[in-house]
Amino acid sequence: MAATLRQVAERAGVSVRTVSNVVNDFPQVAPETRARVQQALDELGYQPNAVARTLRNGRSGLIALVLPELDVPYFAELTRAVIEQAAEAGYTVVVDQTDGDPVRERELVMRGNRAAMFDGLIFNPLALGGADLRNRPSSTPVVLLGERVVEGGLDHIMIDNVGAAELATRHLLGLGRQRIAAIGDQFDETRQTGQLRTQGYHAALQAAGREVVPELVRPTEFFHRADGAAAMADLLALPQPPDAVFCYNDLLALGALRTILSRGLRVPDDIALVGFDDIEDGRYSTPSLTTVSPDKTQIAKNAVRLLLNRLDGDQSAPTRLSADYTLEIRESTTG
Amino acid sequence: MAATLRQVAERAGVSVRTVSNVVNDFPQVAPETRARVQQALDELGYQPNAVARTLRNGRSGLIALVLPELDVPYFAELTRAVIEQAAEAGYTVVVDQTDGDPVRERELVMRGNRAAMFDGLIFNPLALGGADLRNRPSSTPVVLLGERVVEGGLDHIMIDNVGAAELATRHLLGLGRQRIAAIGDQFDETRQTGQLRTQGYHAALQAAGREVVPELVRPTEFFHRADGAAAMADLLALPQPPDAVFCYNDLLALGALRTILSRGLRVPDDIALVGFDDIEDGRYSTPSLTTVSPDKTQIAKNAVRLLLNRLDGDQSAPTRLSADYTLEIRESTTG
DNA sequence: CTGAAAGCGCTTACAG
DNA sequence: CTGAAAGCGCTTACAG
Repeated sequence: MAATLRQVAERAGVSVRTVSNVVNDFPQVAPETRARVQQALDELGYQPNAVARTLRNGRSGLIALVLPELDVPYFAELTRAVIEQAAEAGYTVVVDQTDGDPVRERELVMRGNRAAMFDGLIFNPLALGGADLRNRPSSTPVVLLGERVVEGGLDHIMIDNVGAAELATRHLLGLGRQRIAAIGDQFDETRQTGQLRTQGYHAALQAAGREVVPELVRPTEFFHRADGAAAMADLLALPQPPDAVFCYNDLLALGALRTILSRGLRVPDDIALVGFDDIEDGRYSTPSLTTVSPDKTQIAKNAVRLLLNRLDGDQSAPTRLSADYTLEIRESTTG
Repeated sequence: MAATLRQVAERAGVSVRTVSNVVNDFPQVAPETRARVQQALDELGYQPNAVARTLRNGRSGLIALVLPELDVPYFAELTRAVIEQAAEAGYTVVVDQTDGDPVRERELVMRGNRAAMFDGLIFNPLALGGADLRNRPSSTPVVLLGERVVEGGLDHIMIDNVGAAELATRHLLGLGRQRIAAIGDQFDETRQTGQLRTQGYHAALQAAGREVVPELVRPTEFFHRADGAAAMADLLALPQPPDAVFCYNDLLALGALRTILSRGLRVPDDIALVGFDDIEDGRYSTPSLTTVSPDKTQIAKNAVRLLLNRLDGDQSAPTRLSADYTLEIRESTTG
């Protein structure tokens, strides 16, 4: 077990060069030599040492996917797509979770290729911004995901949050809803998503000649079910509760849904609900969730493609791509 | 950027040995030397090469978590727990997903430490069995998760599926339900979970003097929401539909719930529902889901502890641990 | 306290 | 077609 090339070479009575040739299936090996080497290989159960190979070749075949939270379904579903795309190109994806902790983000991303053993990184930052990223000491290629970083000088895949939020809000307006609330606003500079979606929400209301009612826009710390449930409870406690809510992700919407139904109210009859992300949960809730559906496969495909280009030495200017999205209309707005 | 120890040494006018001493914070370095080296380090933006270190030290500080499906919430939640436990011990977890594909499982697990760069593996197999695992060519420590492998000669953490299923079924019996169905039976040898839970279901019925009605036990290919929804539709099409269903995981239960509610039936009034796994989704569904809750933190803690022991050279006989579980009683059985 | 050197296991230009 | 040797970047026993 754990034999080295050298040990195999000694056993077969050849040089390591020849063993290496056999292991790597190079053609220029005499048949009898090959057979002899192969036998030694089998007898010793030789397995090449990936670390030594990586040191020598400068490539590990590993790319890292660094995400805030793996147990948020959107990220879990995106991860699946990235793993599939990378596998097609012969790369293995390793995933790591930062919880948006700046220390962990920095640790995983800033130290770069010499500190870690990854050929490249696909990174969805929460805490780290453009300034941090621009003076990264490392030269490992990085592709950014998400809206956190506006100007990092790196390849970047995002979605048009303003436009998508506008679309969602317009859908609710089109249903004739009068008091449309929003759940998921954020002020923190490190959480751009909420702000951008609020912009879109405002834009849609204004385009329809509606006033923005400040108390209908509820901030949340996170985008989890519990936050949505709590924010919805606040909305229901208002003198004039909303008749529709745009939640900035599906988890918030599922939390809000739970609160609404537990009060005996009906969706969409009393309150219509729109989410964002199109996670599987929302397709099986009752009612199923109308939601903005970003094309996750496209995001994964582009992230991997951009990264592999960089690994192949592409020196062109950083690309910024906007992913496609659609509005999936389901029962939570149409009954 | 990407300076080597040697380049730093040249710049500082010392040997690599001394630079290494400074980088690794060894005490026996003269203050002026240290300052000079530190300056060179800073000027060149030195970052140690993790691959070279690993080759030299024989340790990467990486452990791999190999799971069937990352976008199954139970695994996503378990992953979070493993990452947290490993981080406490200074290890970084990298996660990979096999989809239960024997080829991928073999690739990731069988080739072992010389093929990959991980110090150890935590592995939840679906396809690979004890026979495969016993003659692994590699000596990388592995801790197994799940019920697939009964005898692999490796450390193993599982839960008492029969007992847990019995507990769930007994709960439904205790509610006075007369026709208790089960969703998630499996015949495939590589999918033990379903079989074991069916055993527990049978045991509980028999202990209560009830007959097992074969058509009430529905097999499913996977444990996804769609499978649960379809199986439930079949159950509702029976001449005598069930008044309770034990689903072998929460995803199946959520799928079943969707089907039940979409027919205008009520849970638990018409049909009571129990799941398994205690994923967050089930706490926010309406009704919330009664479920068997395995102690995921304990599983993660034990898995990491066992693995680290092996990394520290522990040669004792393989351990088998049963994780704790409880029945979380919620609205889907109590209204 | 510091240097010169070996070696982790591999790949590959250079000879022959 | 095959061998002897250098080198990827690091750590560390051995000297001094």
